Amino acid sequence: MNIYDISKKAGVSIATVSRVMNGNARVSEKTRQKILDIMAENDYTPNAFARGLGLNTMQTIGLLCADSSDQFFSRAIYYLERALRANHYDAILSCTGAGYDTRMEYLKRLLAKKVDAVILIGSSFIEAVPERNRYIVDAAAEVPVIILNGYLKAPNVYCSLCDDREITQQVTSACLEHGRKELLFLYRADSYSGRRKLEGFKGAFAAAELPLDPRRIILFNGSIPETKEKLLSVAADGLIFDTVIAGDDELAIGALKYAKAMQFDIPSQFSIIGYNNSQFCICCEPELSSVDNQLEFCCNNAVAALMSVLSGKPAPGKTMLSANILERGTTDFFKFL
Amino acid sequence: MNIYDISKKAGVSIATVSRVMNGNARVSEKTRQKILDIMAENDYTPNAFARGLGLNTMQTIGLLCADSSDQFFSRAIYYLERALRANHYDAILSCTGAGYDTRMEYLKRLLAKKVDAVILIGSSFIEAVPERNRYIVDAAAEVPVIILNGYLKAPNVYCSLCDDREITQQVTSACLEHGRKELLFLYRADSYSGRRKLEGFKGAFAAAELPLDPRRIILFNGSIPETKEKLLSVAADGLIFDTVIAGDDELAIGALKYAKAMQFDIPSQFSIIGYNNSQFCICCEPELSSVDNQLEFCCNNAVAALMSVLSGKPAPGKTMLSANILERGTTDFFKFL
DNA sequence: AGCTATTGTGTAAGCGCTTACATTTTTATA
DNA sequence: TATAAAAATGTAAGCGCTTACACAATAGCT
Repeated sequence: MNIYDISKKAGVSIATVSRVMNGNARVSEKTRQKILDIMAENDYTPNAFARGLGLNTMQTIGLLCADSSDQFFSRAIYYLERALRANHYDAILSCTGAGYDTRMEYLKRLLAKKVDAVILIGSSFIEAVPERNRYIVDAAAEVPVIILNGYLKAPNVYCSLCDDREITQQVTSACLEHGRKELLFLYRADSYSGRRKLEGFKGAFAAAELPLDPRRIILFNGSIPETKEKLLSVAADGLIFDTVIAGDDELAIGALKYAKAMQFDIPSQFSIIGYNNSQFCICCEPELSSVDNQLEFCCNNAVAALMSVLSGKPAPGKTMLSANILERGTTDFFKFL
Repeated sequence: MNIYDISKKAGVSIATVSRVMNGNARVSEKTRQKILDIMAENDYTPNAFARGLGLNTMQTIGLLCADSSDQFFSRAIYYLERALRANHYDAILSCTGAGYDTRMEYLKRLLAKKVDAVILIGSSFIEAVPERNRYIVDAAAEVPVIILNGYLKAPNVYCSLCDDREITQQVTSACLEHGRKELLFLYRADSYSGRRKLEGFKGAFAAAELPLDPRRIILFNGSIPETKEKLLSVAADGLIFDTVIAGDDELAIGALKYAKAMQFDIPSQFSIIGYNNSQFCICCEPELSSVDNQLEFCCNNAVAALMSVLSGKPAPGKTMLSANILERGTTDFFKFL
C-alpha cells in the first residue's frame, strides 16, 4: 500500500495525497476527508525512507552518552526521550563507553544516520583542552549540537546545565562556616562539571581566605567499595578529614561506607554530601544528602532550545539553572542556607 | 557530495560506486581502490535515506521499554545497544510509561519508522489475557519481535528470559527448609515475570505440602518508603512474617527499611531477598541478597537470535537461562544451595 | 456577463541510492 | 589465434515520496 494506491482509490493525483499528509498546502475539505478516510480504511502508513529522502529529515535526534545504565544518564535519557517524543521526534541512542575515539566514531555514525540534531549527555564530553573538543564543533557544522550538563562555546552548539560551580561554592562555604574545615573533595573524572565543582570548592576556600591542602582534592574513579578503601588509605596516610564533598552519589556512598567502617557518628562526627540526587540516596542509612541538579528542567530546556533551533528560531547558547541542596541524614548544616 | 560526484571524479558509473559501497558485486581491485580513495578524500557519506529507500532498511532496531530510568531497563538498554551496535545496527529508544494504549501507540510509531525489528524490554509487556497481547502478534507480522524477560508464543516472536519460576521455587524452598515458614511474597505488577515468580512461590509451598495463607502474597506497586509503610500496616493487621521475597530490589529495600524500623536483627530475625542484583544492593546495610537474572546473557542471547532471524536463519522461539542467587547480608541460608 | 483573484488539483522532475539486464573487456581454453 | 566463458562496467528503471509549476475550477467583483 503506497501513495499511488491511495491516490487511485481516491481518484486524485499523488500530489493531492501528499498534500493532505503534509497538511501545508490547501486541499478542499471534501477531498481531504475522503483521502483521510481511505488512508484509515487501508491502514496506510507513508514509507518513512521515501519521506526522509524527500524532506531530508526523518525526525530523529541522536542521543550520545557514555553509559545508559548510569543513574544520571538513564534519567536524562528518560526525560529527553519524553520531551523529544512530545515534539514528534524519535531518539537514536548510542552509548560510547569511556573512550575518546569511540565518542568521535559514534558521533560520526549518528550523523551518517542523518539525525536532525545530536544531544551529548554528560559533561565528560567536554574536555579541558579546546582542541580535543574540535570534533564537536565539526559536528555542529552539520547539525545543531546540544550539550547537557556541559558547556562549549561554538556556533550551533547549545548548552543546558546547572551551575555546579556556584552550588559547590555554597556547599563548601556552608561547611567551612559550620566549622567543618577538614574537608575532602572527591571527584570522578576530568569532566566539565567536575572542573566547575572543583572551582567552586577552591573558590570557597579563597573567599574564606583559608589555605587549601592539595591532598584534600582527590581525583578518583572507582566503585563504592573501592572508594571506601581509597579513603581508608588516605586516612592511613595521615590526612585528617571529617567531611566529604563527593562529585556523585556513588562516591558519596563509598565515603559513607568508610565512615561506618571507622564507626564515626553521622552526621555529627562525619558529614557527607553527594550530587545528582539519585535513587541511591534513600537506600543508604542514614539517607544521603545530595545536590539536586534539576535534571528534568535541564533536559526540558535542552529540548526546548533544540526545537527552537530546528524551527529556524534563535536559541540561547547556554541555559544555566541553579541547583538545590537536598539535606538528608548525612549532613545537618544546610538547613541554615 | 553524492554518488554522482564520486562517480564523476572516479570516471566510472554510479553503479560501480554503489557496488564498492555495498561490496556484494565484483569490482576490479584497481577501480575499487580508486573509488575508496576518492570517497575518503572527499569525506563522502552515502545518504542514509536514499540507501534506506533502495535497500528497504536503515539498520535500526526499535527498543521499547516502560522507563529507561529504571535500573533494570537501563542496564538492558546498555547491553542491547552494545550488542546491536556490534552488529552494525542502531537503536531507536522509546519509553512507554505504564499505559497499555501508550505501548500500542509507541510500537506502531516504531514500525512507522521502518525499524528492522522491535525489542520489547521487560515482562510487563506480556499480559495474562492473550487477547491483550494481540498487538504484539500483529507487530510480529511486519517485523521480528524480540521479548526480553517475557514469553509469548507466536510466529516471528523470539523470547529471551531467565527462569523466574524455577529460581523462585528454589528460593522459597530454601526458606522453608531453613525453617522460615512465615514468608511474604511481595511483587510489583501483573507482569509475566511476576506471574512466574508467583508460580514458583506457590510451587514451593505445594511441594512442601504446606498451606499458604493468601495474605502472604502481596501485589504492591510503591516506592521504598511506601513499601515500608505497607509492611508496617500488614504487620499491624496481625500477619506475622519474618522473611520477605521481593520481586525487585526496591521492594526489598522497602522491606529492609521496615525490618530496621522494627529493630529486627538481619538476617537472624528477619531475612530479605530481592531480584535483579541492581546497584542498589550494595548501597544498603546490610547489603541486599538478590537474584541475579543474568541480564547481560539474556540481552546477548536476544540480539544473537535477532541477528539470526534477520539474516534469514532460524532462531529458537524461547531461550531460557537459569538465575543465580547472590547471597549478601540480608539472608544466610542460600549458601547451602 | 465578463474579468480578475483565489483556490484546488494535476504533471512531472527530482531526492540519492540499488540492481536487473545489457554491454564491453578480460581471461581461459583449444 | 579464434572463441567461449568469466569478469567488469554501464544503462536505465525503479524505490515512494515532495513540490515547483502549470492549469482548471470557483468565487468575487463591477
